Amino acid sequence: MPDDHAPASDLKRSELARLTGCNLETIRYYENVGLMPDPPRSPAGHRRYGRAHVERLSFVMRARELGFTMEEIRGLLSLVDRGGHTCAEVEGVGRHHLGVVRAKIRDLQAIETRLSDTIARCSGADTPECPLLDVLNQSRLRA
Amino acid sequence: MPDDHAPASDLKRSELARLTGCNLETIRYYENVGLMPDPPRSPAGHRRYGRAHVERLSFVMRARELGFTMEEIRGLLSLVDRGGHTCAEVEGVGRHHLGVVRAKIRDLQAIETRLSDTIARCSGADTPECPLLDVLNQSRLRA
DNA sequence: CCTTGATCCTGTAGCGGCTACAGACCCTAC
DNA sequence: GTAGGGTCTGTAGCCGCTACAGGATCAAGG
Repeated sequence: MPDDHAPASDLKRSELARLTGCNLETIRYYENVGLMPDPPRSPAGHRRYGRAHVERLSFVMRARELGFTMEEIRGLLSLVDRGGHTCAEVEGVGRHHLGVVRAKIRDLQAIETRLSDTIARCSGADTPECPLLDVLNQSRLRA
Repeated sequence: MPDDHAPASDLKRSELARLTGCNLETIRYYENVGLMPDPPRSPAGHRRYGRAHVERLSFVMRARELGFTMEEIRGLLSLVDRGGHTCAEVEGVGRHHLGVVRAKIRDLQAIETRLSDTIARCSGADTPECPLLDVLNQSRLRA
C-alpha cells in the first residue's frame, strides 16, 4: 500500500508510542539503556522521532516478544549497526537464546507435571489432609 | 516418629543455610518479607534456629521450586498456621498456580516454535541476509 | 493576550526475588 | 591480646519495565 502521503516523521513521543504500541515511558527507558538512540529535539527540548526510530523500536519490541534479553538485543543491534554482519553471527545469537527458551520450557514442564500429578490426588474436601501440603512438607530429614 | 535423639536445634544462620541448601542472605530476606518468623536471639543478638525453622524454610524452598510466588506461599503458610485449613483451599491455590505455569509454558512454546522455524531457515553463511533479522525487521507499516 | 488543560520534560521509586557488600560487632583459638 | 572468622544491620544492585511528582511547554478557546 502506498502510504507516503502520511509523513510518519517528526513524531512526538506519544505518537511513537501509539504507532508502535509501546508504552510511553518504556521508550524513554530504552533510550536510557541504549536500545534507542538519543533522538533530535525540538527547540523546547521535546523529542522528535522519524521513520528510522519507528523501525528501530519495532525491532526492539519484536525481539522482546521473542524473549531476547536487552543484552542480546544490544548485541543484535550492534551487529546490524556496525555493518558487515553475517547470518552466521545472527543465527548464533538466536540459537543461544533458543537454548535458553528450551531450558525454561523444560523447567516449567517439570513443575507442571509434579504439580498436576499432586493436585490430581487432592480430594477437594474439607479435610486438612492434602497431598499438595504433603509434598511441600515432605522432609528429607526424617522419613 | 521418635526422632528426638537428633537435636538439630539451636542452629546458627549459617548452619540453617547449610542444612537446607538455602543461601545465607536469603534466609534473612525471607524473614524480612514475612515468610520466616523472627527467630529467638542469643544474648549477643545472633539468630538461633530450631527444628521448626528448618521445616518452615524447607517448605518455602519447595514451594519456590514449584514456582509459587511469595504471595502464594504467604497464603499457604497462613492457611496452615491459622489451623483448620482444608484440602480444598490448598488445592485452590495450587490450581491457580498451575494455570499460571501452563500459560507460561504456552507462551514459551509459541516463542520456541517461531524461533526454531526461523533459525531453521538460516543459512549460517557469511551473507548479511538473515531470516531472523527479517523477522525482527518485518514492518507492518510497509509491505 | 490569557487561561486552561493536555502533553512534554526530568529524576526517582517501586515491583519480585533475591544476592552481595560495607562497616560494625562478636566469638573462638592461639 | 590479637587475628581470623562469623554475625549483625542497612543498603544497593540485578532485570525490564511502570508510574508518579513537579516543573516546562504546547494548542485551543475565549
